[in-house]
Amino acid sequence: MDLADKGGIEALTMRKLAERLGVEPMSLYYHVASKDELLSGIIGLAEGEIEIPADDLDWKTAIRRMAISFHDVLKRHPWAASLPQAAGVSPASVSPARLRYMESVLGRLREAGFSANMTHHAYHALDSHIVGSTLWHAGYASIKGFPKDIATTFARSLPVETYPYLLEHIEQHVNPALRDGKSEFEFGLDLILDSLERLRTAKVKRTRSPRKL
Amino acid sequence: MDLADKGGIEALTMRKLAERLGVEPMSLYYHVASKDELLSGIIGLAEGEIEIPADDLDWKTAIRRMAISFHDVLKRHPWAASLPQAAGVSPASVSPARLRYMESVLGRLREAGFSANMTHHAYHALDSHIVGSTLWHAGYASIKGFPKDIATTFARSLPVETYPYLLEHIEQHVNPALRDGKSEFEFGLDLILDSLERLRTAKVKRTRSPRKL
DNA sequence: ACCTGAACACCGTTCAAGT
DNA sequence: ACCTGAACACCGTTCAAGT
Repeated sequence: MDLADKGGIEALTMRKLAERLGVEPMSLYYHVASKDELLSGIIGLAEGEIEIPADDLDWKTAIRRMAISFHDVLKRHPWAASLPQAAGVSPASVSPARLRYMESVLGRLREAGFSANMTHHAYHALDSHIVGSTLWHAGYASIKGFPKDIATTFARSLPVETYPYLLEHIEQHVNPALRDGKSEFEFGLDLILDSLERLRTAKVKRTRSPRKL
Repeated sequence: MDLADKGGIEALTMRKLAERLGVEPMSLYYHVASKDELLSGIIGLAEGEIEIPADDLDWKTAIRRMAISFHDVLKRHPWAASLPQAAGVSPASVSPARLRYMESVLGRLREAGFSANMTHHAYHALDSHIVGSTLWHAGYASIKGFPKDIATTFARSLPVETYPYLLEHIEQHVNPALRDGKSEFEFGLDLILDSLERLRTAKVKRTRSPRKL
């Protein structure tokens, strides 16, 4: 079921899926209520691939690993990043795998000493970064042809006087030697995690020695 | 042209658009090469609403405002956040308004003293946050019925022992009194901006007095 | 329990032809 | 210059009917 769309891209249609299964399109409706339900199903399968690390890691390492694993999953299955928005989103269609992931991230934050409020916001910041990064990555990767050639051609069409910084930015994409080792995803992730760590230590200090400062 | 889909949701179809314009569907192809081109067009219109602040603001305030304005635009026109992934993305279809926005953000960062490499990563971190947050927001807002009721019902269906932190998280959504004033979007944005500011001042200090430390 | 034929109400797009 | 009729190759989905 899942294999069907991994090969192809988002040309996953009820009729083609049925054909692949050697069956008539309407037969699928015996097993599944609607296409949305089917999509929720395969998204759940993908989310099952997210790695939840062992308990002995500190909060930052653990969350960093989960975020990277989630991002990797979404890179492997780009449709899983864009579909949730298109498909009918309802709480009931959220996969157990996703719930498990959420619970784990939230738990790490809470147990590291973050307040419920901070944890709430931290979770959403991480989630937005993962989804946003993946969508950008998927869009960039989906450009047909050789992206570098296209980017270069595009850059040449821009007036240098009006877009000097944008041209520099495109150059960074075309020539990876101009960037350091960290990926765009990990860089942004660390910006978020570092801010969280600062907020945490500031709070822990206050709590530990309330009179000393 | 734009008004057509603002009212309705993503039921924007060539045939319905034609009907609204009192014309036959095929007539549209005289004015536009494909549906993708039309979609790129209306996305550009939305992006034109992004506010670019005056030059006299410091980099952090300026970027913060642009990010919030961009996010507001995407909240007003949710389709503009999800479409770019679905529609055929090609450099040529990026609107002048978007280029102007990019140039402005990149310029603020560079002129604030960030290296080309740092600016590159900072831009993508901000962009991912804006897109990711908006998609989450749109998905959450699109849930039919009263989201709070649905969330509460959903929460009750979860076993408390296995998902204690997730339940707490849902509670935070249902009861806004449990959160502080800042929106999820602004909180995450400030995590990123604060990290950037730290990296910047660390570098400026190093540059200003290389021997003193 | 599992599948199908026939049908409905949609899509985007092409192309030769009309005014 | 601008619009249209007719047609093509698709969609998701329902429902009564078959084995």
